[in-house]
Amino acid sequence: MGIVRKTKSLELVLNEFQSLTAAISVIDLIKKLNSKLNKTTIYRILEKLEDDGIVHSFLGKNGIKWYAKCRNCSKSNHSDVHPHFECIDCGKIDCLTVEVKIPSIPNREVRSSQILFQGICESCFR
Amino acid sequence: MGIVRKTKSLELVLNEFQSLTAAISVIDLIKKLNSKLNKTTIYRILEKLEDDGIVHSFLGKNGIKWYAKCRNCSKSNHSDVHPHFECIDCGKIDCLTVEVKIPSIPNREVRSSQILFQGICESCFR
DNA sequence: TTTTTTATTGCAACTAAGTTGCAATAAATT
DNA sequence: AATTTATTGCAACTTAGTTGCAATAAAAAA
Repeated sequence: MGIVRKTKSLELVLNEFQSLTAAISVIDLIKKLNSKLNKTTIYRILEKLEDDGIVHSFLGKNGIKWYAKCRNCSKSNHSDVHPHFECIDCGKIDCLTVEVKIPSIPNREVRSSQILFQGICESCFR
Repeated sequence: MGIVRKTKSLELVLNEFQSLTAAISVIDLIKKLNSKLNKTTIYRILEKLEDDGIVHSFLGKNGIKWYAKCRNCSKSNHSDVHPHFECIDCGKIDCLTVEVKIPSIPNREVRSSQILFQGICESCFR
């Protein structure tokens, strides 16, 4: 249903994303805001922010939920269908700007995709 | 650690895969074998079969675990890094044989990938 | 074949992520 | 300032998957 009221809680969550370049797992977000917000509240705010095209979500390799800022999305058009990169060393996940060409598959219609690469990130590379 | 003993339970699980062309979620497998096997046993057998390169696992869109037969894997070489296709209509997931070209990413080393497409499958297409 | 060894199984209890219902609170509107 | 109603916190729940342990059953040894 998207954001309706500007609350203190909303601001706290938005602040976290402000200071973030990579994605963050809900688990980590809950840990960070633990003293200030209830986890239920955090889940609900994230859902609304996603509805509004402000953040997008995806699953890390072990199936837990991650969120990252959207770049060019809106309520009507969630265009963030880029791949994500999970570092097997430090655990960080970030959004990739590279395009992955989706092959056309006979007799099937692809509507969306989840693409997650695992490997060694820039910081852990050297 | 892989399969060591040929047990009745193992046979039951293998039989399920025999009669399967698509992937199956652990949840469904547990439901099917419910009267004959404990869920813990099922999880443990699947883990061993994966170690041996007989099946491979991946996560469906909602983060639950799926398994499918391997085509050309062994203990040492799990080469099943193909994409999977999840039908948003009937829920079925199967393995795709198409190749997805993984783009090279500067300063990062891609070691593996999870690729899941969602859309309409052959059976639901018409 | 019987005995011994040890991998496997079932069970119950647990963990961890995420969800739900509801009363209390606090934005926004009148 | 009063009213409306979205939001919050809490506790309790759900669901997928895991763990420890005693009982069972393959396989190996005698």
